[in-house]
Amino acid sequence: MGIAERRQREREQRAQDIVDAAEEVIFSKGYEGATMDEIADAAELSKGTLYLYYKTKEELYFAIAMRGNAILRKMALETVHEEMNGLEKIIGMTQGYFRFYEEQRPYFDALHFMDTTTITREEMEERHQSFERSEGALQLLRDLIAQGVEDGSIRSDVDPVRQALLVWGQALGVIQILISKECMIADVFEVTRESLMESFYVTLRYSLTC
Amino acid sequence: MGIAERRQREREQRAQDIVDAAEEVIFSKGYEGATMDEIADAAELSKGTLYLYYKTKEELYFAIAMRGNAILRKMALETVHEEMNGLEKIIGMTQGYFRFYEEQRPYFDALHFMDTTTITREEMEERHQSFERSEGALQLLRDLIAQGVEDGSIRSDVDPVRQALLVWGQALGVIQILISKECMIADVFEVTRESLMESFYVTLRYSLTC
DNA sequence: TAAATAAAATGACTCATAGTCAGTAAATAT
DNA sequence: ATATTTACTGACTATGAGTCATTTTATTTA
Repeated sequence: MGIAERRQREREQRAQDIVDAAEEVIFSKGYEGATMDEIADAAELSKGTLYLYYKTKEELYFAIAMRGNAILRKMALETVHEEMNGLEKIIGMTQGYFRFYEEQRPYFDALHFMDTTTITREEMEERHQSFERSEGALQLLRDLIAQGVEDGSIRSDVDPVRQALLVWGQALGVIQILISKECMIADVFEVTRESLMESFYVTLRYSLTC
Repeated sequence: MGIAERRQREREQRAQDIVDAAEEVIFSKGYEGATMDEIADAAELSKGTLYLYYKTKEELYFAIAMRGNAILRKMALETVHEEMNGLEKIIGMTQGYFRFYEEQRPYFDALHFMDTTTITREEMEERHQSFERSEGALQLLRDLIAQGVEDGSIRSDVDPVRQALLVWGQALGVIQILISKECMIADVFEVTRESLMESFYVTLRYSLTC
């Protein structure tokens, strides 16, 4: 019968509604600043109900991060076109990553929060999702690097797996520098965000060719 | 008279004793897991006294991070020798950074925590210290890059300031990948930490020469 | 040396908030 | 119509950061 299925759909819908409410509150007050009571209010549900759908506040934030991951994936991909060679595609992907950071900052923060805290208590089930997460991007990057090696746009002595980890890490690190040195980038260093990113692409080119 | 000075010394000593106790507790239970009551116990002081020396728990953790910064500075420098050319010195510095991560993980975490949270409420005074912080490393890196450009070990079209930001960020990002993908690095990707770092140095070389 | 003053330390308290659970309401099955 | 299962509720508990009136200790003054 269809009742069980409708129930299941409703349950999933409710779970999404809760995430909507959580975004509303967390994106305006920050993760620490937001309280579960406020989120419950925004969702027009009681706090207890929230906990029927998400075990902890962090797990709810994790659900937000998953949405961010989908967006990141999309943005990283839409900068990549079929006619490009491997090297250009890789640079395109990092550009997509930067755009994601600039245009979807709250989602970027959510993803980044997971990267820096999920470490301790990943209960295998979470690890599973976490696997899907940036894993997808890494797999793709690895394939693009392999493609680049084949089409000759990338030097042949790189190992696609290791290099994918490096490229992804490097891009992430540069964004983090942008964040943590935000106040000084312009004034103290007299560097613009754009010029720094531009230099990153140049650096990336050099490191993959020759 | 010397009483005021002795008092000052004692005050500073006590402040250090509190940091010692905080390290003891936080390094074993983590920042979130450690409570101010436990730290007070470890310091053989009342909780109230802790707050006479540090305004918040976070500020106390910041004091730990400052110790970490001093250690990082030392380690990044002791891998650098006078007879090296600019490029070699830069690679040496990043090696020192990695060693710091591997051998002083609790301090690395403290520094990293500051980088990812100090953003919001830096009250100019903190910003001052924060300035000294990794600033020192960046200044040094910039000078080494400039030196490398002069001695010909680094390609001449790099801008030392921007490149210093990039190198530092890239190294940080790679470490973060090591952390967040820790569980998969070995099993899934079949890559060792050492081989990844080795690839990083190679990549760094390529990106700075040619 | 004793009283007066100042500095340092205390710990019981407040307050905020994540998470729980016994009870209630709504939907479905008998 | 009644029983049963499922969904929801919100008052309650537990925990831990940060406070402050009070006490203890050190120093100055008479």
